[in-house]
Amino acid sequence: METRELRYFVAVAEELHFGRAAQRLGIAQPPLSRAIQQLERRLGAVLLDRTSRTVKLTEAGSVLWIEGRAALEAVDAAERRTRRAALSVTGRPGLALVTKASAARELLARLLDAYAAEPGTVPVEVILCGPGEQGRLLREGRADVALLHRPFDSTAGFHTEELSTEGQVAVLPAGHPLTARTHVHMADITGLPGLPLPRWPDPDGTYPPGPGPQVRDHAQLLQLVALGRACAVSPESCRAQLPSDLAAVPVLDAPTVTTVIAWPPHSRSRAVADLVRTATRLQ
Amino acid sequence: METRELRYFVAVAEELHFGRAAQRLGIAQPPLSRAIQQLERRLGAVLLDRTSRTVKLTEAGSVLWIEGRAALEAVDAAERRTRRAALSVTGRPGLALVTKASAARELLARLLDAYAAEPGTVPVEVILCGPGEQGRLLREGRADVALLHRPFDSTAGFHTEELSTEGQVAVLPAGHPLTARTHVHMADITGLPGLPLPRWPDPDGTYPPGPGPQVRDHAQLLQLVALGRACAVSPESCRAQLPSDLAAVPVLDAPTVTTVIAWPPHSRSRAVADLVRTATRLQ
DNA sequence: TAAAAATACTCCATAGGTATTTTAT
DNA sequence: ATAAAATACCTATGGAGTATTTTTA
Repeated sequence: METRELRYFVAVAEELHFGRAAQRLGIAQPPLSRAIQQLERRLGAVLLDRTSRTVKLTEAGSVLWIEGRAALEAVDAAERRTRRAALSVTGRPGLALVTKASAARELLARLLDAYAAEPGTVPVEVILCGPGEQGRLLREGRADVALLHRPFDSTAGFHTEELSTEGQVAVLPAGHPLTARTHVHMADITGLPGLPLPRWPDPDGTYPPGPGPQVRDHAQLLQLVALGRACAVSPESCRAQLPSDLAAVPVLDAPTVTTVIAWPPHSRSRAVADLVRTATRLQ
Repeated sequence: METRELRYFVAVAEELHFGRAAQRLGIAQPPLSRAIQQLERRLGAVLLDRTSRTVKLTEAGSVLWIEGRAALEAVDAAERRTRRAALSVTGRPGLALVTKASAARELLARLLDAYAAEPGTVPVEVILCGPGEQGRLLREGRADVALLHRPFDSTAGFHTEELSTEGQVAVLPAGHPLTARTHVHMADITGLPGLPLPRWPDPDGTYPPGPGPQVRDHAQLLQLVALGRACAVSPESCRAQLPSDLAAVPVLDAPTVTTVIAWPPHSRSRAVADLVRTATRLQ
């Protein structure tokens, strides 16, 4: 199976329309029809049930859609990582680490210092992304290692090592009655009048229904809390970055957050191995 | 990047010789040289340092070798799973489960029964393999789920759920003095005169150096123990399958063995999800 | 000087385009 | 009646072969 055939099939599987898929691929419809027919012949499998009016996936087609997308991702990742590796010869970054923009700041600083102090290290490029995007960037080959936060981020098909665990705190506007408490429970903050918990996007980018405001990142979240429109539950390490108009109170029964370092399981890179070893020895 | 180009490059990366690689690929040497040149041009990266006498991988080339192999594996897996799915329409097995031939026998039986009793299930094909091969078969798309045993098997880039944990027992010839004991420690059985622990192959198929006999599977292992040539440490569930000329004694300080069910992280199959749910609810 | 990669050239398989037909709603 | 996939036919890119040259240990 050629990459081109897979790309063609995935386009049709997603559009369920040969004309639109062809347009998206930048080719004419007839060659696309022929390519799919040929793919079906070579696989010995009907992938699409089509009439002149409708196109839908067969069981086998669904399998090839899911599996093919993953395979194409792997091919693209290989290409990207190779391109990046080629730059490193000329002195450019040798390792890309991706992490959520507003998390693990102190841990990351210590990690980078400790790694740089090791012998035989390469420059580390730090990529900051929005919440929940680390896995995608790692899968796409845009990064070589990631810092993830369980249970928020999925550790999907990666190798991981635990780095630290921490409790969570409620983030509230300074002066809110609850800030006088030494600690609270989840029940104290769910359903506070006028201070709903915000909604984070699902992996597909849509928001679950509910009363809270929609947020995309930590800055938005803090902004909303400062404006008195929401309260939040965040890992306690965020306290170091809290502006003076916000206050934090430990939430005793909130799930603990574990920071893990993750990398693709087939990685054989010396640099990744060194960085992971340094990370696990930090504490 | 096309699959064909990747296969060509991987062949050269492994042979480090254009002529032999071309032979292995079933093409002539000149088109292979040209294909690699074109790949390098398109990637903007030198992949191989070559003189007329030697070929060796550059940094970028090593990256593309590792990543490209993984990508090709994903493409082949997609093809295999699609082919298998196509058969299922005509009533053939809908789900392939792979497990070590001589492990988790009782657990597997209960799992298959429980799953078959669920509504809306598909036939399950059970594939039995040698120790340590489950991961490869799962990655290659020859199976959809696997039973693995930590810490022996790597859970490499899979999603997993723990199913059970058990201690280990020393397997000895019946009548051996130690079989009179109610329990032993590792120190009691390492270095028994004439009864060394056998050596298992590494993932690459080679054996580590050492005094014990080489074994490839559980049957060989039991045979050697029965012959008085080795002793073994195995998960205690193996007791149910012990012939009468062998005896087992719990080893208190041997690492516990965890049986996990594993599946590819991108799997969206209803059947896999059902089977995993059934498995986690077994106990 | 000899083994091995690169180049020169030729050929043809096939990807892709345009025009048209078939089909199911 | 019409939207949409399939077919017919044509073109040309580029992948693969053979013969030869270049290179360096």
